[in-house]
Amino acid sequence: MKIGKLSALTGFSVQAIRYYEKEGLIESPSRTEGNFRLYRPEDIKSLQFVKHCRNLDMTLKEIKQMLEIRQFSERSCESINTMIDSHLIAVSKRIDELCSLKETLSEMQQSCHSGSAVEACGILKSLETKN
Amino acid sequence: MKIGKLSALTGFSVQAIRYYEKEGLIESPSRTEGNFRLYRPEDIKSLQFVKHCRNLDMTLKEIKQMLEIRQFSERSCESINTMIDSHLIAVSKRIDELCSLKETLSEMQQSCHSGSAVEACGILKSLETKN
DNA sequence: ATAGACTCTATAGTCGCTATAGAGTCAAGT
DNA sequence: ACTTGACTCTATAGCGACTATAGAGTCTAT
Repeated sequence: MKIGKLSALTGFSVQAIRYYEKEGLIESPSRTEGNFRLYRPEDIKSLQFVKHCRNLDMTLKEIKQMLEIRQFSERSCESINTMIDSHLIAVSKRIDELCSLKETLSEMQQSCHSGSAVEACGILKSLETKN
Repeated sequence: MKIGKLSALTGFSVQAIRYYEKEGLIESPSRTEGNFRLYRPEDIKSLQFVKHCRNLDMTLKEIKQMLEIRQFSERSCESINTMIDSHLIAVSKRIDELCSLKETLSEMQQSCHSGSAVEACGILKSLETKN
């Protein structure tokens, strides 16, 4: 199949697929006589692996590492475990940050009674001073 | 004062301050004979406003809008309210996303018993199939 | 023969900066 | 007067994960 179909089947844009190839996340496929990329059905699975990792907010670098580890099936998967662990920590940290952000925004929202002039706007006031 | 001092006082890097100037978030300051940027004490406040907004994860575009709205003090602050509202919604949405992510990652973590071979790794298995 | 749907490569843009190169400015010390 | 070192200047490239565009070529259907 050509890249357009693979794109439709995986949900990645055509350019994204080419980008993954360039970055070494997926193999360079064979080409037709006219130089079009020609994919095999297995390539759908490769991209789905990438998709699942992206859904977990992993960077392309992390994904590439995972793929490399997967190659050496005799090795222990401890390194994968470690990666997931640190990823989990990062996600948790980001959640905490966003939660306190949310709180601040909510408070600000309550300090502004829509319709008042900018001069009296509680939101602007709170942005001008330390919070 | 020169840019280095402003940087130290506000916590922004020198390059970041120059970048904000280029993007129109802060005014272009006057210059010394030797072409060095010369800031007034008020400029600290301008940057602190920007800092508070950045702490709320606002984009530079949003901040610029806020600053423009603030100029016209006779206008209602309804537009600011709207901005904060939609920002709050975006933050909440991101929190939800990250929370379900966290859950998935935790589950994956439990499916992998460190020490096992890659072939049997529960994490890799779950990444290969739909989850 | 041609239209249009697709593909190719290469390049620029996004955001919010950081890092670097290469040059100039300025104050203090010798 | 001269040098050192700390600072500043502009301009440019890089990050990450793509998207968008230009300009050219390929393939299929009519």
